[in-house]
Amino acid sequence: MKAKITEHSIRLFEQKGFTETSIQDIVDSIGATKGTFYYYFSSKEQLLMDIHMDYITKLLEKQKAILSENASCKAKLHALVLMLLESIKTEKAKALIFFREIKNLSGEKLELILQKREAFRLGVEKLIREGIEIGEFAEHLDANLTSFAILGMVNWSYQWFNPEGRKSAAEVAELFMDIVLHGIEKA
Amino acid sequence: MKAKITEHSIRLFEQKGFTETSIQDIVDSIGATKGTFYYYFSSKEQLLMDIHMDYITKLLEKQKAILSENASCKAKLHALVLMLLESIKTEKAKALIFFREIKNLSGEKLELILQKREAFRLGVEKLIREGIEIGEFAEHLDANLTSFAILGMVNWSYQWFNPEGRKSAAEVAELFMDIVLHGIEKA
Amino acid sequence: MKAKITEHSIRLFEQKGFTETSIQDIVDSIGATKGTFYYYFSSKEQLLMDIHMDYITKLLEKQKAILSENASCKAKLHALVLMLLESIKTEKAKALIFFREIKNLSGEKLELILQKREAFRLGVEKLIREGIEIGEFAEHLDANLTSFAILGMVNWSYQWFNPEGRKSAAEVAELFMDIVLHGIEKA
Amino acid sequence: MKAKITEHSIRLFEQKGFTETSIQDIVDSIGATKGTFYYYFSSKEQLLMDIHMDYITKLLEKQKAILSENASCKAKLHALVLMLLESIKTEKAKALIFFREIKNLSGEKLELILQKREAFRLGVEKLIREGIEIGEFAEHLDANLTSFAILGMVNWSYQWFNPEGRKSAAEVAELFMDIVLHGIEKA
DNA sequence: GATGAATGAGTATTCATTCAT
DNA sequence: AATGAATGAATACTCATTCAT
Repeated sequence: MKAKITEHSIRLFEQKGFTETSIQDIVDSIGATKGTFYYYFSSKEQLLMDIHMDYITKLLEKQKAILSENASCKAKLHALVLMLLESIKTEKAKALIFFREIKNLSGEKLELILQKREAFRLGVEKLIREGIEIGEFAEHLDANLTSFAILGMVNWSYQWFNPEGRKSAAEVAELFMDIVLHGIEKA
Repeated sequence: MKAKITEHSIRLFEQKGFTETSIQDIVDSIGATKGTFYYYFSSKEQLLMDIHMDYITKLLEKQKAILSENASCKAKLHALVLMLLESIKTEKAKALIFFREIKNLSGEKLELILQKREAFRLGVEKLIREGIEIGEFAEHLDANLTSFAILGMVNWSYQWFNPEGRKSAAEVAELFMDIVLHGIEKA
Repeated sequence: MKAKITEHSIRLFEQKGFTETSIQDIVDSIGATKGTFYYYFSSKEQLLMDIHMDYITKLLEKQKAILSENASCKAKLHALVLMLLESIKTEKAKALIFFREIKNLSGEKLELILQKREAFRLGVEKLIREGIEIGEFAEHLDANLTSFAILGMVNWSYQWFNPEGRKSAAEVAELFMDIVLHGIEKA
Repeated sequence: MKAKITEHSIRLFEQKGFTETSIQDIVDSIGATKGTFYYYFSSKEQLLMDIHMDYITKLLEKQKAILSENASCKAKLHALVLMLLESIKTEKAKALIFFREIKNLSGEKLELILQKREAFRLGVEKLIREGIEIGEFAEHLDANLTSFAILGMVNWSYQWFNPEGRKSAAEVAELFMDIVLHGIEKA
């Protein structure tokens, strides 16, 4: 039941937005009552928190797996970008909620999610720093800023990337990595 | 008075979010009454629309000026990136509202803003296409996707870029352009 | 200008109802401003009062003229019924407002209109009483109740009578008078 | 609780009118809160609809019972008139709301009530037509118009009929039927 | 585990009216 | 004679949350 509520919430939040979706909407969509909702969740914000937590936790796990592989920094970065685009593809609704509805978290909950988000970014930053140190990436780069640049490029795609469209996630990742690695200027 | 309402609204929307800011909050902040608000704006959404319209219109004007300059595509792209970062710097609140609160527009209003957003992106795409044609940018590039990549990188910065921080807008633009033009891979 | 406001108000009150029509609606319809309205009318209720007053005053004048004719009671009653139906025909909007929007008057204004309405009814009652006395109408009739019966029959027609429809005002008056004078039972 | 809200609403609508009665007035009168109101009714209009529906449904049932009696058309017509006057007597407030506040219904709701009202009138029209066919009523009558005449006479009485007054419902019915059947002209 | 009734604080919006100019 | 800015009180309606059963 808890899982059912979560699933339906995600769909509704994606379509109408968090604030615009009432608890009544949620329970109506699964034929339950509000009482039931509050049996499983202490508040509406808690439900949103759960969704965020679930998403970022999985992302961090996948990141950890990728970073601990025995591969070049370049290859790891490519894997990360692809993983993020795949996430947007397979969990479009969750990704959208993760980026769009974070402002509806507050206090400790918000703090916790922001920490995990930052941890993810630091993972990228660390990868870039390593790449610079071992001579894979250019030495003049600002690792911090570069992580923001790459994550911006990738994260923004939740706004326009259509998994059913002209390009697959793998193709977009390929093209993004080409730009990130070699730039757009004619050699 | 209309300008005063708009200014205060922007500050409040930035801090608390559009939905979370009530008309009462707005008029309280300037010592007016709700009646006064509705004398100047037909609805809360109309106020948000005005803010969006103002922001995107100015952006389009600046883009137009840049694109009609007599300069290389590279220089124009740099100018565009810098202009966007400057916008985020000088009009941080408006930029944030522009990216974060668009979902609170609906119907024709939304349509109109989306059109203008797309027009801006098409300006970037066209510039890249031109650069490819005249041999400034690599010929294998997908102009469409590249425009999304660059705009993602830049737009995302409203989420983290702090104009009072370690790096100025010009410096960030410089670093972004370095990545965009040459990539991060060690030559 | 005063007449113009009144005319347009009548049309709007007829279509949307008194409460549902705002002063803004009224002044918009003639391209004036609210200030102008209050230059000519002390309140919205006063405007409604004027409309009522105008309507009932004309009705009373016409009634007076009919009652002072040199004719049989039967003929006078017929003339009265016809006059009322003609009023509904030529001044449909005013008639409708007169019957439907009276509840929006209050205090002295209401009192005054109710007095005039009652004066009109008493005119009918008096006519019936005379008719009974001089032997034109059945002696067992209750003049008071009969006046209510006849006025009900006629006044109610503002709810269904369509001057452009199958029957003209004169024809309806004819048929009503037939029922009123002879009843519907087969002789 | 739903019944309680309905009862109190009827009393308030009767006294102050539908538009002039706020939800706050209603819930204050029974010591409940607005939330409670909206737990039972989806809107203020829905409450009005319920009241209308209840009234007209009962009227139609009673009409059906009367029309299916084994009696003369004359007797049935008398029974109908009496029934309506009794309704106005015992459910004065509902009757008043039914006639006065119908304009506050709109869309499908209005349509439905108007249909039922028309069904009631058609019942009367049919009765008159039958009476004409079997020779109880004068053959030259227009059944349609006659139904409007009789219903006007009776319905209008909600405006003046006082059940505690000089005449009882039965007496008024008697006098109305005398006029309707035999007319007022001296034989 | 689940329900249904109740709450109360909050929200956008409307509008008749006033008044200085 | 007319305007336009401002008001403030009122209104229908929403919704997350509580709690006894």
